Amino acid sequence: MVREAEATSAVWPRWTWDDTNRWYPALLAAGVRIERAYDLRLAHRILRQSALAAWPAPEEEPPGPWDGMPPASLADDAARDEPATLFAALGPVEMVPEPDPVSELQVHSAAVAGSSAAGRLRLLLAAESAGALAAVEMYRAGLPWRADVHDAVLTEILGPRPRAGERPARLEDLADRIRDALDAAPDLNPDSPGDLLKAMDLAGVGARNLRKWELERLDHPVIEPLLEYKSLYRLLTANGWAWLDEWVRDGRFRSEYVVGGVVTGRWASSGGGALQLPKNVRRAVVADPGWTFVVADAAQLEPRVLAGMAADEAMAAAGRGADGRGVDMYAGIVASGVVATRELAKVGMLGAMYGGTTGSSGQVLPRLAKAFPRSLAFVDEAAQAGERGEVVTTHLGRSSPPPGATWQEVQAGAYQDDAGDSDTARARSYTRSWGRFTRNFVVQGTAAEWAMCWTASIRRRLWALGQAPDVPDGRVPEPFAARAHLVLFLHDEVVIHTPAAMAEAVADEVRAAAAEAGRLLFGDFPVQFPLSIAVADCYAEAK
DNA sequence: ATTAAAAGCCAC
DNA sequence: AAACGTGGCTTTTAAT
Repeated sequence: MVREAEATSAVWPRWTWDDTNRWYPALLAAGVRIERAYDLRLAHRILRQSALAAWPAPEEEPPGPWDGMPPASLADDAARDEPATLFAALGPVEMVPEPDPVSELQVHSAAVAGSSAAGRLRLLLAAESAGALAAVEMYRAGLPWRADVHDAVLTEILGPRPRAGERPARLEDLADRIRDALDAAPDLNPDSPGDLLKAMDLAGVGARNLRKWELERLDHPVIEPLLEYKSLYRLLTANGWAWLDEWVRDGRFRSEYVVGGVVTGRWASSGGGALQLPKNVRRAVVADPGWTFVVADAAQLEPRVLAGMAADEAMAAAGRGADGRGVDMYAGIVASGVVATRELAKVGMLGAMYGGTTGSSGQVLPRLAKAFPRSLAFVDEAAQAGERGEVVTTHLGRSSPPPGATWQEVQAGAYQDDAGDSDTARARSYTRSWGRFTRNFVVQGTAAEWAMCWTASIRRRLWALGQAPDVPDGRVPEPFAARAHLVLFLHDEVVIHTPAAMAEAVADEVRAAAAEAGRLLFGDFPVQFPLSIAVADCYAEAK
């Protein structure tokens, strides 16, 4: 039925369901790809929280089955049924009504229709739902992963794979050098922070902790082998052979994306750490024979998004360049004489968006504030709202959570009659910290919205490109077997696995999608979103 | 014995 | 440049 409707409708249906993760995998497995969907679970979370939505008051609409509903797991079909069994075993629980999708959709429609920003909310909900489709599709396709290349990388850096419970040769050598430099016992275990710190103290190294940037400042023979050890140890434990065994099957790495999993609306991932693949293992990401990758990332996405939200003509112009095409925004800031170097422009803008006040970032802030008063005022207002305990909202309408109970208690504590200096200092610190959060929330959250619109547009355009005439290998599953498809999404970057002959066409669509996302969020406002795009058979070569 | 927290580093 | 935003994940160590 779904296949039929998708194939024959003049206008694509918007399939509405409780959870994309629950329904879409089976459709894909049957070779059916969906153009449009509406994910009630995701939409509920946005609307319930949004300051822009006309959501019913809590007394009319008490928390129900849609609140806190977790997404179905893509990895484990059986796990879906377990929570209910578990609750039953624990004894009587509060009765919650069964979720009714039809009445829930009606509540959503009213909440959007009654909003003064209905268009933006509709866009946000559509983009979030399209993101959910893309996330399930990426899980199905998987990220092409050459286990043999990964193993070669590990062997090159760590030495051959050791027997279980043993250190690789390179790590064992470094452990010996660390013990020598500290004049420590031969059984000192560098993996034990407590023992190591004690031995370092005895040797007079003078380290307060084992953080990399802390160690880098010290001058002692142990520092060099220790930093090297930590670096290799990290590779071994986070992305070593055990990771390979657990997460790579049949030439694909599959990690679940958790759409809206971050408070700002960014995606999170679950299993294998897809959003933190270190640079050195990206060599294992190799396209299938006859296929290649198109790797695209949005240049200086967050400051551009800020320029759009704040309607800051000057900042938008700094990212536009003389011929009207996008240029490096930090270079543009230097060219307009605001600061001396690109590095200063970058740390200054990051500081403005993250709430940094110290060092060179803090020093250039006044100059940026003078050159781009609208953008700087915009993030400052978001910070001040947060410090007052208020909620802030992204461009399309995702609102920040209100500060929690601890925050309230700490603030109240500072106003007690017997409040001491430490109470007020603590309250001030909490206040500032929440202000940094809301300051960043509006920018990071709106950047996530741009990225979802971009991704949604990309997946639609890739499908419209159709099938490649002949594709040599059969390792890509249906319905993508002969089609360009998304395989990785990293906040402001996408990787597309495509039949090699289509790569240029794909790159054009990805650029067009970025322009479309900019228009969807900011209309005619002249902020541009240039991409850096590379076509390469290996992800590591695409930078 | 199991769970939670802390420390640390990776990504954006 | 400095240690300021959002996370996931692994290991060690402390707590229950």
